[in-house]
Amino acid sequence: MTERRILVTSALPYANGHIHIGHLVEYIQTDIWVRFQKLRGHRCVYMCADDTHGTAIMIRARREGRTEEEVIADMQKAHVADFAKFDIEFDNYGSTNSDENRILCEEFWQAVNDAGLVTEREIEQFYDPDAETFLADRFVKGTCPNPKCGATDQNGDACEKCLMTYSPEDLIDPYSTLSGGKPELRKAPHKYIQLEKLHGFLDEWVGSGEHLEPEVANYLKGQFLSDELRDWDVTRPPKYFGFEVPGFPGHSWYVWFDAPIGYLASTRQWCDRTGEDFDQWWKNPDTEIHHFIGKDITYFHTLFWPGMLKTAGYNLPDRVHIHGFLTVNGEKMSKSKGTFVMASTYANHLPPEAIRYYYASKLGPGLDDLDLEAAEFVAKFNADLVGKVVNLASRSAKFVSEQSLSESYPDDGGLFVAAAEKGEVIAEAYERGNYNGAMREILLLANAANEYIDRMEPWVLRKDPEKAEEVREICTVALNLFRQITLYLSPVLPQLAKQTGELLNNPIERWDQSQTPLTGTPVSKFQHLMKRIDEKQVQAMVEESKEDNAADAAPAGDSAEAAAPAEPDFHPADTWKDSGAALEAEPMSEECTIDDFFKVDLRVARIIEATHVEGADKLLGLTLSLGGGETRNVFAGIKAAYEPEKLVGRLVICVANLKPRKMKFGLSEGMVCASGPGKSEVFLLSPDEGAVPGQRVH
RNA sequence: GGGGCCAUAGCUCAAUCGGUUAGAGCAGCGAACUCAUAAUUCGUUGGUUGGGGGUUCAAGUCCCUCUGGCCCUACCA
Repeated sequence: MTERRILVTSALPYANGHIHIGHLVEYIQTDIWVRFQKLRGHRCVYMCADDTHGTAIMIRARREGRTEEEVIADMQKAHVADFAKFDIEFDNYGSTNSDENRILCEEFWQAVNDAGLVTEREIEQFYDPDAETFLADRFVKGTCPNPKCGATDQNGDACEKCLMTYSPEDLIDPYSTLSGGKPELRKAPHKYIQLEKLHGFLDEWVGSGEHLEPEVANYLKGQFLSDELRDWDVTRPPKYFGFEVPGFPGHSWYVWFDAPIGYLASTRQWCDRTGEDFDQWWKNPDTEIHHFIGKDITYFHTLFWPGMLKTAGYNLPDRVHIHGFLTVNGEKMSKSKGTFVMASTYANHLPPEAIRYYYASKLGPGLDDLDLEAAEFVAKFNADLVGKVVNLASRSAKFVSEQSLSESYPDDGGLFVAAAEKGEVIAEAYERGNYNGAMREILLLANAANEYIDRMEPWVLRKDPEKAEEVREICTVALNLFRQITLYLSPVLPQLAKQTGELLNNPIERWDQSQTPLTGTPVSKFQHLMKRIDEKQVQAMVEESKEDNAADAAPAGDSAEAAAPAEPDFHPADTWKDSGAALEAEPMSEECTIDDFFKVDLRVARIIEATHVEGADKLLGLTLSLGGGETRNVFAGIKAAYEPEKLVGRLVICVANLKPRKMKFGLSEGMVCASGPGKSEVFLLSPDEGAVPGQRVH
């Protein structure tokens, strides 16, 4: 195998927020790939950095009364600490707000200017005089200009109510979300990169079939390359937290200009620290560049970024690995449901191995979204890793504990050799990002190993002192198969690999160790390698996330405001602003399917008789007609709220197929639908004019 | 409005270039075992591959169409 030189990056996390479990999909995915390449003996480095520039950071710093530098320094510390908790190991973790990055930005800028790609235009945009900054569309809100709509608090680009699109300048009574003040229109010059001039190159790069999954290439061809590429606005007028553009005083590069250059800047930092040659990594065609990103930033990494690299004379990405989003229980992560889980919150409750393995077992090469489901998460970890893999050591190591493995590898019926041969299939799956396939293959090996132990029954042989050597041989096989499996899993589970190395007194360092059995080494005293997890831990994590998010929801930085109860967030069209008390008193049930709903047969019914029930405090006896002579006798707990005589003749909604229930006063054959907390506060449902008894409610 | 992707067992996913009877795991059911963290092993139930049409000797796979879902865009990129 020839040694490859590979430089890998993950997208740079933004310095305005903490790492959450959605981010982790990407960093874990990348870390696994990097560990895999290193294990294979390739020269591979993993570069990342914090993305620090932009309006959001500037505003936050002001709000907190600190400098931007203080804000981003704190956040970087937090990010680095979070990643470490999950065994995500960077070769260098830098910052886009570094000298290295500024120098490289200037170099790229020179290159795009020299190539004649830069043009300048003046544009008119809203400006917030209080915040002293221009406002991107998302920082302007106002009243929808559609005369038929007029919804308030709409975003600068489109109305959520009537779906009309417009420019921020069209809004009636616009206001800045930064200061709340009224913005004014101002003109400012912007520099643009004419990407269209690189159209031919990009067609070729995207179309080559080597750098992108076909579905991504199709998307780019359909969405962008089929048309003229628009100029890219890469500078921002003051004030903006970023690097000043040479020859353009006061103006900064847009955050998306300097962010990807941060990949190089981080590499530069690493080279300066380690004495590596920067050009060997970024200007050597033999070096492979691999970017891992989420599908939301595809555009930047597949059109703009290759264009920049090409123009500046650097290596182009060999592959852009694009993943989907994380959903939790099939939905977007939700703060109110507690499924928006910060990495640090996760780490308070659950082991990093669990989420590393879970993501690995779900990730494929494509950009499908990945769903995290509590029960499946717990089951996979316990069943696959504890039950199948770790169990191999657990059921064999103690028989040879503090002895050593056999001096020569015994006959195992070809198991070790078969698993060694599987190594290439597994490696190929890792290489392609098909971790899900790799995990499946590895688990099959664990299955075979468990079968072997079952078949050999060392616990039976052990009772016969004369068969001690045989037991030792069986355990030598079992532990070798176990070691082989943990080696294959080691990119995903570095801790387990390390523990296995300690158990067998031979560290796992190279992939090819999977090809040769280990013999003669001492076996350490066995100790638990992994602890089972419980769904309760997941629930506790969700609860803590709810609390975190409730705390976050209060305005930060001002303790007086923070103490006040949070304002409910009403829909713009909601002029009634009803209290949330009822919903809070009786929270929403879990989701049901349409089939679940159809089990309940709701019908319009007419009350044809209503009587007091002798001896009942709360009940009225109702006779309901479904029409055509079909009737139901129903006892309803509505006596405190309704007088029987006033009910006769009116239409209600009843559950017509409810299993009849025997009561003290007779048989109740259904129920009538009503809302309210009870007692006198009961409100019967009735259909609108025109409904007739017997109609089903859909 | 324009564009991309997806739909396979109750759930999560496989199925090479179009090629035998569409396979695993989990869950379910039935056994065995008792070394192991209530772990393991064996057997078994479960499918009109979202609907319809077409191409082909052959379609989960290719083409058309409908339905449902996700995402990107909508004259910012």
